[in-house]
Amino acid sequence: MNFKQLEYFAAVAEAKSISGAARELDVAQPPISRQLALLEDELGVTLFLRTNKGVELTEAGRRLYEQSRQMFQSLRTMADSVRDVAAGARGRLKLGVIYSDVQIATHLLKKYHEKYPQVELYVRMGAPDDLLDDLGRRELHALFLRSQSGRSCGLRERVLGEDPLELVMCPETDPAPGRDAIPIQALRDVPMCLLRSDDLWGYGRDLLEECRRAGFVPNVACHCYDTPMELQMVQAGFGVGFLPKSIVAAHPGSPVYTKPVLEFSARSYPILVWEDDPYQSGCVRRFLELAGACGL
Amino acid sequence: MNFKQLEYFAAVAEAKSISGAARELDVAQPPISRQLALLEDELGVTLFLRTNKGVELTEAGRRLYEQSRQMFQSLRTMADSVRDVAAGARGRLKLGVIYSDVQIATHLLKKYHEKYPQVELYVRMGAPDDLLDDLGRRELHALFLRSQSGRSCGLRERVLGEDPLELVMCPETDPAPGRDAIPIQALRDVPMCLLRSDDLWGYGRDLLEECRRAGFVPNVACHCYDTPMELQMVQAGFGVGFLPKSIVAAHPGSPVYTKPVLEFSARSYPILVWEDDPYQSGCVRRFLELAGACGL
DNA sequence: AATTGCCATATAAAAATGGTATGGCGCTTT
DNA sequence: AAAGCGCCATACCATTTTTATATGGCAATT
Repeated sequence: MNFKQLEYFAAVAEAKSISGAARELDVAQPPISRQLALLEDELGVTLFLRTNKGVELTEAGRRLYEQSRQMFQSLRTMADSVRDVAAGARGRLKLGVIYSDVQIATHLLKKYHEKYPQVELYVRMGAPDDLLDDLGRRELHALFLRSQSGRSCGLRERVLGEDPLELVMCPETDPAPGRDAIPIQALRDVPMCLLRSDDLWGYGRDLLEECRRAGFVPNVACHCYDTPMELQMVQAGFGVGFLPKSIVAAHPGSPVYTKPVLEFSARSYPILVWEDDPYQSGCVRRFLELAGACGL
Repeated sequence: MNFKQLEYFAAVAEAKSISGAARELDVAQPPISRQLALLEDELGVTLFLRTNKGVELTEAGRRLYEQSRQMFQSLRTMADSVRDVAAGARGRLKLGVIYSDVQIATHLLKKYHEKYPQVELYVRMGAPDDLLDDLGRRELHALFLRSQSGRSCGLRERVLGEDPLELVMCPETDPAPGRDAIPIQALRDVPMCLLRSDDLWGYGRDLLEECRRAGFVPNVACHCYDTPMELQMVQAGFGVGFLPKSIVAAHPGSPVYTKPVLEFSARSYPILVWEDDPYQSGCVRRFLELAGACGL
């Protein structure tokens, strides 16, 4: 059995006539006659009753006709969906996001999903190192991280924006109430909650350096493994934090707020990171394109 | 696109190698290479990444593979179901049954359904003339009737059994209590509920004739249009009826019972009636075969 | 450097498919 | 009643498609 036979068969069924189907398909009558006979032979079933003025489906033929219509339908669907996958309009996109990038990631994904609604999105939040491991294992296609990475060897990245790093505090722990910016000297002896700086991702490393340069040993009250925890500690009054301004700005109801450090401006850069693979799947390519178009 | 290309494609996907698939399918390698290229051209999509030690599905190729498996599955299903329809193991069987034949019909259908469980059964009860009309309109395939028909011109029939016609009564209307059979003379003046005898289907016609031969005019208290109604009238004490013994026997809890008429034995013959069509659908043929094997 | 295994291409043989001519059959028309 | 018409089936040749053989390029291994 092959498509041509089924196609001929369906045309004959619709025209209720072999010669009629031949006219419809723009081929001669005998080929259709023959293919029909071959199909009947292969199935071992009579599909049409030949009358003097055309043909008529048997019960079995009716069944084949119904099924073959579904067949053609799913054939078209199949071809279309394969093209969609290749074009990146369908498929699976798996992304990793660090807490600091939630805003920018969701914003970008919203635009992406509006443009490619058929792509299934998988998103996972986690620590940068864990996400990078998954990226290496090809379990994620791209990551929303912050620049400063020392690990992006063999990886491609794209800067998506910039974000000033500022001190985070609540009214009780404000080292300089009433002032819009905080002089570095005001941080002497102030307890700080910072991301652990023994790896490469902590935002506070340069701030600590700056404090030492200013002549005092900073007081790190708490080392946090992740940003959400740091925010919670700051909110609980443990001390001041040092985080991208946008994270705090995104929580308008929260009692915490930020102020810049006078004489010290640091920035963190949200970046998109991915493997440099020339055979990247379509939806990943489209996503990276969109990120490129939306990037800074 | 055609089946061969899909088949080759699936084999390559499974072997992760063109030459491997060629060995598997027992064809040379170049044809597969070429059909694959044709398929990719038609879809406008790269389905495999060619490496130095085989090939690897792309995302789009993976999609096509998944879909093509379903495709092959439904293809097999389709062919099988068409053969089933032709063999009579699948399809639709529409039957008409008169009340008197309910027992024999259900019994036969039970056996049929055990043998051909995939056939959808449609059964309808009605008056003989209505059923015959539907048979003529091809809305029913066969009917369970009783012989005596004058209308079966052009129809084929098969006797399925025989059934003595007996008087039906309840204790209050018994014309000869204490006796096993009732002499015809005992029916003089006894009110009777009979199927209307102005058409050809009434069971009582010959009984009325016999009464007249015995020298009295029978007292027909009620003319019934159908058997269930006649039974109800008899049960309500309107008079005695005259019906196939098996109908009453099938209602063991009922107060009505039957007795034969002495010196007059009439029988009715359950028959199966159908159109004489050489292109009868498979399930009808199988059903008639089974009826033939089970018939008297 | 040679060998091996892979895929792609070119070409000739084989197979399948399509077109033309023709015949049988039943119905309608003259 | 015979001729004409439209239908499907068959026979046969032409064309197209598909296959097999031979060969080349390429990368990895020996």
